[in-house]
Formats: sequence, structure tokens, C-alpha cells
Amino acid sequence: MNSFTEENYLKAIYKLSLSSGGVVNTNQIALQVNTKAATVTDMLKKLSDKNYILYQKYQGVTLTEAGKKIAIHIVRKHRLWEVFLVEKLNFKWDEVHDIAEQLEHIRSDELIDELDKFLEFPAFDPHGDPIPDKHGKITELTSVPLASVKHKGKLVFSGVEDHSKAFLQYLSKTGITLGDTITLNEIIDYDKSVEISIKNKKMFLSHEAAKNILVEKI
Amino acid sequence: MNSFTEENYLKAIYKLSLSSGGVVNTNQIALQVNTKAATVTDMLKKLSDKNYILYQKYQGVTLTEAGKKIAIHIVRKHRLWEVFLVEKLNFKWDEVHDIAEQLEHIRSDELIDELDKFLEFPAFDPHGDPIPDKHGKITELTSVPLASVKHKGKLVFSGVEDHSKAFLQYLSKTGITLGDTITLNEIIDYDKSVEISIKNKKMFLSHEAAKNILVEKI
DNA sequence: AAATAAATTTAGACTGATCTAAATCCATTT
DNA sequence: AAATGGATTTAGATCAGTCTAAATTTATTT
Ligand SMILES: [Mn+2]
Ligand SMILES: [Mn+2]
Ligand SMILES: [Mn+2]
Ligand SMILES: [Mn+2]
Repeated sequence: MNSFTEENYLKAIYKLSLSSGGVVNTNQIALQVNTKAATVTDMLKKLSDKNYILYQKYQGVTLTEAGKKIAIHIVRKHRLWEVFLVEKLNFKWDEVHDIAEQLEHIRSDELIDELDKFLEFPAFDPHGDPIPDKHGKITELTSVPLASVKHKGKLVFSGVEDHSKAFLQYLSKTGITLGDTITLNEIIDYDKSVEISIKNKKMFLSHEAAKNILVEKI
Repeated sequence: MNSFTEENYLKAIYKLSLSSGGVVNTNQIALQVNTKAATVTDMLKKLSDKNYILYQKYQGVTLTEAGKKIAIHIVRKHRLWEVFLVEKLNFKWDEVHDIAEQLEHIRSDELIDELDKFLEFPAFDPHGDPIPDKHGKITELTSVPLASVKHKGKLVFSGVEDHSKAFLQYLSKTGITLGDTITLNEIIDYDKSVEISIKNKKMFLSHEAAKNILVEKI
């Protein structure tokens, strides 16, 4: 059996590998799991011994199929629990992450599959992230940061890049909800901030905020 | 913060103290938490330092109010999760204990109080055990083992002493359900087995089984 | 290609939870 | 009151996960 710690490292490596295109470095992992590089090195040896990662000193790591499978299973559990908390227990989308960090380590395949059924097989979690199915199949998001959109027009708010409480609460305050149509009215040259409309309301968003808002083109 | 291990020791001491009338010994705890006496001694020192128990070498331990409060909170979580698993996720009463052993350590008061509300504040868990309220108030069972009943007559099946899968599955097979009326027809002198009726069906139960079936007189 | 800086690993240490074996305490029996 | 045996504690060790400081490797700059 894998420890919670091992599961957290695998999840971190998986997450980092999505943006870095496969190879993940020691320092990135240390940052992600909130520990020191020396500690990470020890763990990489262990994960490598268990054949969850390919590891060569100084060269970074990649997940093996076995490691990826475990990581995705943890992600599945995390996101299903988040849906449960929001849909059934009245939590807000900015309140669920820390609890899901704990619940994702509960071990029982039957539990998680029954939960999935109880929630009626949701495709996305409260932050717009896709939920892997019981076979580990996950349809990665095709959405892009609002800050990267070059042309004015209609978009759908489909997810967030930054999952921090502060950012999520800020979005709630603006009134934006997942699935809303966003119209990109203008991109300000000066500071790359953007003017958008949602529900006939106009507002400005900083470049920083726009980087963390994911949209789908329609 | 207390570790899972500390929580398990406190829960074990609480459980043992209910039957032993307060004082609990090292070996009993070792048996309950499935470890060795030497390990227990180490933990008792730690729990004593934290003022969760009163401990004097060789004299056994008692829970302090602080320790009892923590233990009861764990019991509350355990039993609420068991209700959730049975009522919402279609688990059988013999399948929930091990999962609840994990879920009872999830830390979030808001989570457990919301779960309580979602379940509509159940008073008993799937095994008939009372669920402490959010203030730690618990109405201890007044039920007695069927084996201790001296007179023939009607009784209500209100709980089990033995929570093992084997015993629970055996009861399911007999068709007895919590809340059923049991009529005690006869106590066999020879081996202390009993003849009962439930739903017009007669059956014999061994003394061993009768010891583990809890009933209320009506 | 050498110097320098950054990233990574190694060495050595600590803590919490566990174990076995040995020592000690206590209750019961003679 | 001494002997005995069971319960309990102490001593010493191990393992996982973590740290700091030092050594090493790799990448970047001159
Ligand atoms: Mn999350
Ligand atoms: Mn999420
Ligand atoms: Mn249970
Ligand atoms: Mn129960």
C-alpha cells in the first residue's frame, strides 16, 4: 500500500507534468508539496523503486503508467468529493479544497464508485476540472486562459487556473459563475487588462486575473 | 493537532472505559488497537503529557474531560459516516465499519455538522449505536444482551455487541432487522440457547449469538 | 574553456510510531 | 513472608518522513 505522502507526491508530479510536458524537476515538486528539495530526492528514490516514476539523478522524473494511474485515481477521488461537498453539503467552491485533500486518501474503490453513482456521474468538479472515470479515462480540458485570447467576442467561462480561496472568493464577488457567457470587449494595451461583459454587466479584469480564468471559444 | 494514532488510542480507551467502569489497562488497550504493550506505554506518556488521560505507572488510565471529548467526537464522526454509507451509498451494515475507520479521522467540524444535517440528524447508527450530538452529548444505550433476559416475552432488537462482519452477515441471513420485535419463547437449560420468534418465524439462537444481540424490553 | 551560479544529491540528524528483549512491579499463592 | 507469574515499563533498535549543511553536478556567462 502507498502512504498518503507517496500519493501526494504522485499527484504533484502528475499535475506538474501536465504543464511541463512530461518531465518534472525536483525543485518544482518541492514547491508543490511544500517541502525541501532534499526530502524530495529521498522520495523520488522510493517512488522509483516502486516503479511509479522514471528517475535519473539530476535529470528530473516522468511518471510510469503505473504511477500515472495512481495519480489519476487520487485526482478522481479529490474531484468527486468536491462535487459532493458543493452539491450535497452546501459548501461554496472556495471552501472544499482542503477537505478534499483529506478525503482523496480514503481507500475504497467501492466507496468512490458508489459516490460517483450517487452524484450521477458528474463530468466536472466545482472548479470546472474534468473528473476521470473509474477506468482512469480523463478528457483533458481544451480551454485557454482569458488572457491569451486575441480577438474580441463571446466566450464561455469554463474553469480556473488558480484554485486559491482568495481568487475564488474574488470571482464569486464579481458574480461570475462557471458556464457563464463572457464577452471580451477590449484588451487594454497599457497593462494588458481586459474589459468584459457578463450578464449585461461590464467590468475590468487585471491581466493577472485574466490569466487565471479559463474560457472556451464558441 | 492530534495524529490519527492518538485519536485511535483515545477512542479505544473510551470504548474500554464504558465496560470497565472508568479505569483501563495497558494490555486491554494493546489488544484493542492491535499493537504491543510497550508501544501502548509510550503512547500513554504522550497522551498524559497532553492531558488527555490520567496516568500513573502500573495503575492504568482514565480519560480526562478533554480526552473524553475528543474520543466522543471521533465516535460521532465514525457513526455519522456509517449512516451516510448505508443510507446514501447503498452499503450493507456489515460493509461500513472499515471505511468509517478511515473517514472518522477527517478533520472539519463544518463537514461533519453539514453531514449530520444532510442525514437529518440521525440518532442511531446502522448497528443501533447512539450518535453523539455536536456538543458531545450522547445518550448511552439502555439495552441489554438477549442472553441476559430471564423472562419470556416481547422485546425489541435494538443493537449488536459484536460488530464483526461474520456476525452481522449471520444476522442478515436470519432476516432480523434493527427495530424488529423479538419474542423470547424459551430458554433452553441445557446449553443456554434460546428459541425466539420474529415475524412469525421461529428459530434457535446459540448462547453466543444471544450474548451479542441487544434488546430493549417493552 | 574556465568561472560562476543554480539545481540537485548526499550526509547526518531528529521525531513519531513501532518492535523485541530485558528489567521491574504487583498480586496471588504457598 | 517468600516465591512465582503476569502485567507493565524501560532500553535499545528500526523505519518513514522530514530537516540543515555540505558536496556534487549541470547550466549559464564571460
Ligand atoms: Mn481541489
Ligand atoms: Mn477542484
Ligand atoms: Mn463501526
Ligand atoms: Mn457502528
